[in-house]
Amino acid sequence: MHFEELIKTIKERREVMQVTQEALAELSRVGLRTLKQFESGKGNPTLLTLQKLADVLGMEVCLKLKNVTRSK
Amino acid sequence: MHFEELIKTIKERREVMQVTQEALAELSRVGLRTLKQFESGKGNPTLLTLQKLADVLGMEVCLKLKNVTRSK
DNA sequence: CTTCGAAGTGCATTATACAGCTCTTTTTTT
DNA sequence: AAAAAAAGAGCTGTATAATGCACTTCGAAG
Repeated sequence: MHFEELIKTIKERREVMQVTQEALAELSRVGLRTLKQFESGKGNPTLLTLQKLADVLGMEVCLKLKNVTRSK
Repeated sequence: MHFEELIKTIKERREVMQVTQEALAELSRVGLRTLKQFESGKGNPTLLTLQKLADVLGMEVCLKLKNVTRSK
């Protein structure tokens, strides 16, 4: 998942859950400004910020192997 | 995956691939100091840094739903 | 014990993420 | 269309991530 996908995933998940940026910001204890920047594609969140958001959205950050089948 | 797990995953993957911190730092274009801090559990890497490292290690950062079955 | 490679740490600098406040723009609701 | 809500953006401190350099620590090999 590259950058844009991760952002999109967070944003879509938030919308599916019908939570506003403001509510998510409060619940995750991430500044509203930070969340706004993140969702609008600006900035480069820290892992901690990403985890705080993901957590509230019932998601988790993970690392998985690419090319399970073959390179390319 | 919480913080420590992510770190552990990166570190173990690097070791399995028999790459030194120095080599990984160069390949991923992440400062050696940054990688060292990260692997020794200090700091809070940005998504970009994490992605650069994961990429070289043939991994990718992703977000997945927790509790697919049920809460807890 | 000495040497060497890899990993970890202290210090300093630069860049930028985080955050709040205010205002504008966009979207939704009535 | 007007009002209200939500999202986006400018300005601005403060905190800290990213980085380089030099030194220390650790483990393996001689």
